[in-house]
Amino acid sequence: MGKGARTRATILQAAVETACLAGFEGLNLQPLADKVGMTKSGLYAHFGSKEALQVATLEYAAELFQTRIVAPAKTEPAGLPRLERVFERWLDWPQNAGLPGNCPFFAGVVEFDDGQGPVRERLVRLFRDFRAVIEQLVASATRHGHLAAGTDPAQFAHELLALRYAHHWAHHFMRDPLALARTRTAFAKLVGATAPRAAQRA
Amino acid sequence: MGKGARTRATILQAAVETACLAGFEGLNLQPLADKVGMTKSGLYAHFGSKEALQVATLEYAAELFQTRIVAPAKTEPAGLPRLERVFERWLDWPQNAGLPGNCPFFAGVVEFDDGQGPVRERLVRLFRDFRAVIEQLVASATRHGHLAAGTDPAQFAHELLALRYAHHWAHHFMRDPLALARTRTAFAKLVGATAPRAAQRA
DNA sequence: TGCCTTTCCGACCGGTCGTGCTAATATCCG
DNA sequence: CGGATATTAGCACGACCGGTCGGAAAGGCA
Repeated sequence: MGKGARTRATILQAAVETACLAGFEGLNLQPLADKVGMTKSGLYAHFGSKEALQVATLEYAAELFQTRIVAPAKTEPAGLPRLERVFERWLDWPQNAGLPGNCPFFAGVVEFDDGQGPVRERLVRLFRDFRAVIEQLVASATRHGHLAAGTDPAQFAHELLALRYAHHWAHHFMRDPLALARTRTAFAKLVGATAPRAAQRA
Repeated sequence: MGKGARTRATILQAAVETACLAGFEGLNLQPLADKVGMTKSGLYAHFGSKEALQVATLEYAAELFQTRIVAPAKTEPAGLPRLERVFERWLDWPQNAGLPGNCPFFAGVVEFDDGQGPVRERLVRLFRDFRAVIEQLVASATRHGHLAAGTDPAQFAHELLALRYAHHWAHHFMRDPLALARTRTAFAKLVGATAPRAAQRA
């Protein structure tokens, strides 16, 4: 790995930490350069525009999410256990990936819900991919008989994301100590409501 | 109403529209002054600080939400119908209040989830008050026999907010045409899961 | 070693930010 | 009408923003 790639990695690590704390609009060049011990222009040369820096940071955050949150769940048995593991790690994923602050993707949703541009498009695609992962896990859990046959993976994913959002609101914003308990209760309800008859009797 | 109060109202109307489009950090003085046909300093004199402007805008948005979203539901019969009406109007409330863009409170959640300050505190209190309204509606619906006895209002409110959040994500950010249908399906599931036995058999 | 390329710094640009003043103007009351 | 007061304009400040440029320094390869 050449020198350029090494400092670029250093920058992106600092950038994703900043994004967790201040969002993608908060990825200002000067403070970021100070954080990695560089000049603003030196940092800028690696990306060419702030937008490119945002996209690169987004990409790097997605890699972190994949390797630190989704991939580790593959040690769990296929089906519902794997889905549960992903959800649990997802709830406080920045922390599980060694990052400070909150989920940068949620910040991006608010920052880029209007208008358009490459950052928004990339973020939409990331969410789409992740939703597809969830839907596959749901379909797998259904095939394993952990969820009722006929469960709609898309609907399930929609409601799962709802729970993750509400958790962010209750835990990080409202700072409600009961947030985690409420979220887990809701998750159990969601799974239980779509559980097959046999599992409900158990 | 004196001249001052009149222009102040004009400013706040423009401010809440801006907040729907750009959040509370996006409440910049110069563009806002241009929008109402004033000078930046002339506008500034009404509030004394940007933070005070943000708080005032928040307060005004809360009034709008109360009068345009919550209050109209009181024409519905008490209990579940009233709750359903609030939820429906809540889903696209800026539009129902004649505002452009998206829910400014959700933008505020992301902008003020870290740190502290008067704006954040005010927003937390607004959410707490609204959650209390939801809980009262749930309790009322339970008393009317529309929801199962023993329904936890706090848990119900948590899950209802989850649905509202997911709707924002799917509808405004992902721009998924199926968003509204998924949200309504989830709402029906939420109500149905806590419906009393008699209603379930019907 | 010598040389070319990558990498980085430092100074600087035009703009915009929030925030203070002063001065002029409009409004309201007696 | 006149004078006190509330309101707004004009102007400037320091700080920060993203972005540009030339040249110095270091890396990498022959």
